[in-house]
Amino acid sequence: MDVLRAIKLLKEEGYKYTDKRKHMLQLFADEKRYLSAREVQEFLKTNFPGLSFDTIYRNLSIFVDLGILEETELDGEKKFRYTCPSGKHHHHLICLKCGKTKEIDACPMEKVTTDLSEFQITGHKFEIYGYCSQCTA
Amino acid sequence: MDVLRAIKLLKEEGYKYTDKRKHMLQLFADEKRYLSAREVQEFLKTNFPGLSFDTIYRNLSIFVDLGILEETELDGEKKFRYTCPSGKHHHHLICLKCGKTKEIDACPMEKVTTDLSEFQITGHKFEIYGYCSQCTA
DNA sequence: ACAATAAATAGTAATAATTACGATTTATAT
DNA sequence: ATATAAATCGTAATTATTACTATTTATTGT
Repeated sequence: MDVLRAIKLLKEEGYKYTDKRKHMLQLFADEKRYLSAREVQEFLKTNFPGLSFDTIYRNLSIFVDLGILEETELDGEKKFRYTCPSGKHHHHLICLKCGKTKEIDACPMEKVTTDLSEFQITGHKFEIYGYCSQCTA
Repeated sequence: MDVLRAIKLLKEEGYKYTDKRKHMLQLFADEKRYLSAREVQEFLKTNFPGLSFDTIYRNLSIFVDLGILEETELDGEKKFRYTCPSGKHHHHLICLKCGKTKEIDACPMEKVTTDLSEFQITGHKFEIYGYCSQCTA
């Protein structure tokens, strides 16, 4: 996923291409790590001092729907990052301080031998947590 | 973990054995599934109409510290369940509606081949989500 | 059993993340 | 350039969680 493709997706789905959306997309493309709504506000407040959370959350939600962003929840907070370029299903090793990630190759679902048939499965989550070298230094 | 052992642990660590704690422990022992703070309040409100969230959360936190309860976070909400009797490290298949669980045998950490050395690992989470037979019927 | 004491609790307020809403502004198509 | 529907702002509402103070209560030693 790159910014040009994200813009294309937005327009194809009938969403307007606004300055705020442009900057949000660029921010995630630049940072390539999990960010909270508050962090988005902080990054963009020099350009958009009055940027409201309504706008931030609505756009984050649209970006997730379009597959532009991936979402997770860390410590009770929603976090978002640019979808990894590989495109295929994957999981993450995540720095709890800065949101930096590393892709984990295998998906544990393939190895599960437990009988899951009693449940109608809708999804799963596998994340490894820690602190990256910058954040422990 | 059974209620008697939980009570023993509480006393050993210098906590008082109160009626509210007794009922909370019994509730989790009976239900054997993930419950939210609000659900705890609802279950106990006939016996304790004025039971405050301060009390509920403080006790939940103590129980987690003592290993009596396990904690997770689903959809932005903290959920708690009685620690599984097996005692060893495990993961869960979880019903998103009622909190019922099934233990998953394998831990995916054993199979990870990705190099994790760039991070100082502190933990991981593996959960499978779905709806149990009662909740889909 | 009784009194002393330190912890637990109720009632309520504060905090924090997220969602919602009416009025206004703006991107886009014509 | 204009019409129009979507996007945004400013702010309020909502929800889960945590915090605070006065009061109550479980425990301990006598």
